[in-house]
Amino acid sequence: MALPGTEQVLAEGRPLRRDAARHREQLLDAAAKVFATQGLSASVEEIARVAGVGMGTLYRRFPNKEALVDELVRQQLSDFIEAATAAAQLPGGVGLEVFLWRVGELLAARCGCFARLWTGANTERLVEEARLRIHQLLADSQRHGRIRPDAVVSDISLVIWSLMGVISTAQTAAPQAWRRALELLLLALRSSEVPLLELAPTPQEMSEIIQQKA
Amino acid sequence: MALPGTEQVLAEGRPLRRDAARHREQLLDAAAKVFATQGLSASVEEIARVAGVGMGTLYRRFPNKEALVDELVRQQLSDFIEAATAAAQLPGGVGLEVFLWRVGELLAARCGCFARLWTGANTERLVEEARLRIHQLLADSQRHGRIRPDAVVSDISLVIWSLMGVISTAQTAAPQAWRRALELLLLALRSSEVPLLELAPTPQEMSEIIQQKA
DNA sequence: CCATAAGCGGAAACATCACTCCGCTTAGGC
DNA sequence: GCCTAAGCGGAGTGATGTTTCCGCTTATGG
Repeated sequence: MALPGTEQVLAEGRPLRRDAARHREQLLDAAAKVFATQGLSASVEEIARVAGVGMGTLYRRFPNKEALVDELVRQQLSDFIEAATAAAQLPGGVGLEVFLWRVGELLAARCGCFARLWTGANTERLVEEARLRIHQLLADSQRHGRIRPDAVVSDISLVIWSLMGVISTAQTAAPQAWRRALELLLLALRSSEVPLLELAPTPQEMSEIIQQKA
Repeated sequence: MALPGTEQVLAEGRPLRRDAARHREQLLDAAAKVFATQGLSASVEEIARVAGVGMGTLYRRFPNKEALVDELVRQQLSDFIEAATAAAQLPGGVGLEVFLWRVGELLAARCGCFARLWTGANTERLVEEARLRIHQLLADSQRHGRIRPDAVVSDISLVIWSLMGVISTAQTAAPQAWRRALELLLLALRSSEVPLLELAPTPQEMSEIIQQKA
């Protein structure tokens, strides 16, 4: 018999028992909710309680708290990529703008894991793919003259980080605030009469941001 | 004789002994540095170590960890007010813009306490005064035609929250990133050709944000 | 100088979590 | 239906961090 505890990933091999799979989803949902309201320092006991399962169940599905957070982060990054893919289908170069509005909604809906969004484990591939998709969206929108030609991919990161700042401060009391902030930021990204003087983060800096661990 | 422990605030009555006052400053400096690098969850022991004092000293000067954070928050809010006051002297309606550049620098220099900036204890007066000063700066800049007439005070809050988001994500790897973000945001606040459609946070929402406790 | 209250350090007490362990329960193949 | 591996709950354990306590030290007014 294999050592207990080594087979708990559902990735390789046999599927989870039906109830176990359901509990896994309940735990992820509960974690998203609890982290969103109490921050990442919320206790795992609270998460298990909200999910309606015991601690043993939580730790059978996820090796530790960090892995639970990482999974939420991967979900959110996947959502971003999906949104970017859908937006890329739109004509007229509006894809980037539509994408950013969707990103705002996704961030607002799952605002618990901001601190780990760029630095979770095993997210390098996802972040890289997101970057690539954003690059394409940006190029398309610039080709159509909707976004200023001197905007670069890391400017879009700045927009997303800005939204994170607004959402993490204001979300509970002013859930619409990020929309106004995004409207302002898009206005700036469109108007190309005034040249930008400050330097955007370089690719080197961006990769350092992604690699930095908590 | 008074109960021990009731007199430790320096507010009412006798001044602190010279060495005690110095230790208090050392503790605040150490706390700012440690929180900036390790976040608010850094241990009190680490702060005492960096300050070069024992735990007893820390707890004689501050009733608990939270009070230490609150004092740092009050310092930063005071810095904002001071910056606003200085900027208000400038001619030509440039005060608001100068103020925001200064706010960026202040935020970047003391980036440890963002989570508590608006919600620390006993900060209501300071936040209210800051709001008032910003209101005056905004009105002045609008009178001179430098800022779009439909901008409101809570838009400036949005700018500050956005900077906080950029700084807390990128500060270590890309310490200049917030400048580019501010440049974009100011661009949007200046260009008044396109009207803003989304609603800025209302005064009610703003006061809820300030009142929400961790 | 001396007296003394204020201040100090750091060990111990206490609280909070993350994580483990184990006896009991149950889904699901036969 | 029955068997059994997979799953479950939740008390227990250890690590980490905050706060208190107390015997020793020192600034400072007279």
